[in-house]
Amino acid sequence: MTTIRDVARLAGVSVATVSRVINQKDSVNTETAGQVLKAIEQLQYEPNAVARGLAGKKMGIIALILPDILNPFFPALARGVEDVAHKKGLTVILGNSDDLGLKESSYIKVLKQKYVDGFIIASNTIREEDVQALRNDGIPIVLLDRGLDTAACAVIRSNNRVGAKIAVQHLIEQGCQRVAHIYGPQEFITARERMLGYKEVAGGLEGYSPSLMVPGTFDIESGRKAVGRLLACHPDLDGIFAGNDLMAIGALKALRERRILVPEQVKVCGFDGIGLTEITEPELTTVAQPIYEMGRLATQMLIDEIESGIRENTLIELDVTLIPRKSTQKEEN
Amino acid sequence: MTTIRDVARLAGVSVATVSRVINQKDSVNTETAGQVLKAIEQLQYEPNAVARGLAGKKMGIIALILPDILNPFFPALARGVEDVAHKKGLTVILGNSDDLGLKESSYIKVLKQKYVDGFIIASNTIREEDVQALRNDGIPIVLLDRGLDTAACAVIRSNNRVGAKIAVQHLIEQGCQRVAHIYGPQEFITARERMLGYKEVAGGLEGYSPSLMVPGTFDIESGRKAVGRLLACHPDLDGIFAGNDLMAIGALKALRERRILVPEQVKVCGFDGIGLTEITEPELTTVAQPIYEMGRLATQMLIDEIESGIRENTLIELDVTLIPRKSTQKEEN
DNA sequence: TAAGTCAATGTAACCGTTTACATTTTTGAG
DNA sequence: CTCAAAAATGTAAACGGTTACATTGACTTA
Repeated sequence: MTTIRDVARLAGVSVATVSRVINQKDSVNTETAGQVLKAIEQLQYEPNAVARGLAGKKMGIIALILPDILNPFFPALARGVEDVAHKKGLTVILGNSDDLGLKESSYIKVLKQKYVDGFIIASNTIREEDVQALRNDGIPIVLLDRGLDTAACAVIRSNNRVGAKIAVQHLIEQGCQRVAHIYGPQEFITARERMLGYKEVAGGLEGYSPSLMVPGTFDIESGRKAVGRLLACHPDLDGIFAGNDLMAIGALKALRERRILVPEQVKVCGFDGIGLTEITEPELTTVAQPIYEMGRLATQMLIDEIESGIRENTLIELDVTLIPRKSTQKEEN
Repeated sequence: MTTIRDVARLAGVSVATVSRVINQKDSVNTETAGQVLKAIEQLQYEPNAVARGLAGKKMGIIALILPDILNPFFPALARGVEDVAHKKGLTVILGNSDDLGLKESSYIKVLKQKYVDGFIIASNTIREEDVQALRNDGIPIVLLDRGLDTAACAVIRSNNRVGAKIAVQHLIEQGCQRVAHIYGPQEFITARERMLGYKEVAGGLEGYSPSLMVPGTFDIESGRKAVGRLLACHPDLDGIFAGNDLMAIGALKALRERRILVPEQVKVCGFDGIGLTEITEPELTTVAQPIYEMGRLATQMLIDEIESGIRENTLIELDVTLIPRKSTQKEEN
C-alpha cells in the first residue's frame, strides 16, 4: 500500500504539502501541486480513510438506525439515504433496532467508537438521553417520526394528522357512512396523530361511536384480526381507514375471507404508500408519504450539519398524497 | 474521551499491559489484570475502534453489496446478514450496486480504504478482476449467486435448477399440460439455471415448443407483458412458471386483466419465496429459497474466514422448498 | 550452580493521516 | 530600499490503539 510519504518522497516535498494538495486546504504553489498530483497519479495513491478518520474524528460514514428493514416501509427510506450518501462519497451503516431502546443504545455506543459522521434514526423508542448524549458529543443527528418533545435536533416526518383527515374525507366522499379505524400502537406518534385525524372527521359523523376504533400492531395479521372485532360490533360498517398499509392489507384479507366485497360493500384505505399496495386485489387506496424523499431529505440535512457544523433543530413536516385506487372506488352507475 | 493511556496511568501499568488485558492476549498477572479492569471500570473506558482499526487493519465492519434493497428479495437477506454480524459485534455497511459493475468497483475501492473486514456481494455483474484484487489483498469475500467461473472464493446459492424442475413438475401434477416459462435475464446464472430446469422437464412434454419460453427482466411489469406475448402464440396454455416471484405477480395481474381465472384456467408458479407471494390474490405458489438463512450463512462463513484467516473457497448450494398455494390448486371434485 | 525457560511487564516504533507552529520566501506599500 | 504581511513549505506532534523486542526475575533441570 502506498502512503502519503511515498508520494511526498516522489514529489520531493513534505507530507504536509501532499496533504494540503489532497484536501485543497491552505495555499500551495500551483507548480508544486502539479508535481504532487503527478506523483499521486503515478503511484495510484489513495488516502487511507481510517488514518484520516483517526486524525479527523470522522470516518465518512452515516449510521442509519431503523426498526426493521424487513418492514416494507424501510427499504425505500434506506435507498433514499444511501443514494444521497453515495453521491456525497459517504457510506451507510445499517442497524435494525427492532424498536428496542436497548438495541438502539448499543448501536449508538458502538458506532460512536467508530467515529461515524452522524446518525439518522427512525425510531419510536429512541431514548431522550441517547439523543442528548449525541448532541453533547457534537455528533449530528436527524430523527424521523419522533415526538415533539425532542426539540433538541432536526426532525422529519409526514403530516400524519392531515393525511388521516384526507383519508376519512375520501371514504366519505366515496359514499361511506360508517367509517371504522384500525389504529396503531399509541406509543408511536404517527399512530396517535392518525387517530386524531380520524376522530376529527369521523367524530362528527352521524352514528359515530368510539367502538369504531380498534387497535392493531401495524402488521398484516393484526389488521386481519381487527376486522373480526369490528364486524362483531358493527356489521353495518362500510368503510375502514387503517392506520397503515400493512393493516389495510390484513383487512382486505379478512374481508375476502368473509366474502365481503371491496369496494362494493366495504371500502378500505391505508396509509404510507408502500409498494405492496399496488399488488393487492383490489389495489389499495392509500395516503402516501414521500418515503424515498424523506430518506433523501434526512440525509441532505444531516450532511449539511456535518459539513457546516451548525445544528438547525428544524422540524419538517412533509405533505402526504392521497392515491385513490380500486379499494375505495364508488360503484359506477 | 478517555484513552488507554489514562487507564494505564490510573492502574499504574504500561499501555501494553492494558492492551493485553483488553484483548486477553499474552499472559498478564491476575492481580495486575484486576487493577486494570478496575481502572477501566472507573474511567468508563471504551477502546476506540478507529485507532484499533488503523493498527490492525480491520474496522469490525462487513460490507454488504447488493443490487437494490428495494427489490423485495434483499431485505430478508440483509436482515440475515445484520443479525449474525450484530451478534458478533460487527456492523454492516450497505451498498446498492444497481447491478452496475462500475458502482460495485467504486464501492470496493472506497470500502477497502475503510478497512472493512470482509465483503458479502450479491451480484451478477461483479467483475472477476475485482474479486481477484480483493483476494490478493487478503480480504475475505463471500459471493451470492455468482457463476462457477469465480472459483477463487466462497460462493453460496440455491439449487436453482432443481427448484425449477420441482416447480414444473408440480404444475404438471396439478393438471397442467401446456406449461410456459417466463425467463429472466440470461446474464444471470440464476435465470439460466432455472430455464435449464424448466427445459429438462417441460421439454419432454407432448406439444412442447420453444416458443413457450419468453423473456422478462425479473420485475412485475415484464411479467405482465410476457403473458401478453405468450397468449398470442399459445391461447391454450394452462400453466406458467415464472423465473421469479415478481414476474409471477405480473403474470397474475395480466391474467386478471384478461379475466382468465387463476388457478382454474391457468396455474401460476413463481420462484424465490418473497413475502409478497402471501398477499396476492390468489396467493402465489412459489419455490422458496431460504433467503434469510442465506444471509446468515454467508455472514457466518465470512466471519469464520475473517477470524481464522483461512479461505475455504467452498461452493454451497442450498435446498429450495416448494410452497404450494392457491395459484396452482387443482379443482376440487 | 550454571544455563535455559517462561511468565510478566515495559519501551517505543508503527499504523497513515492531519495540523499547529515554525521557518523561509515573496510581495507590496511607503 | 526596508519592513510587515502574505504565501509556501517543512517539522513534528498529535489521533489512540497494537505489538515486536527487550528486560527482569523466578523456576527447571542436569
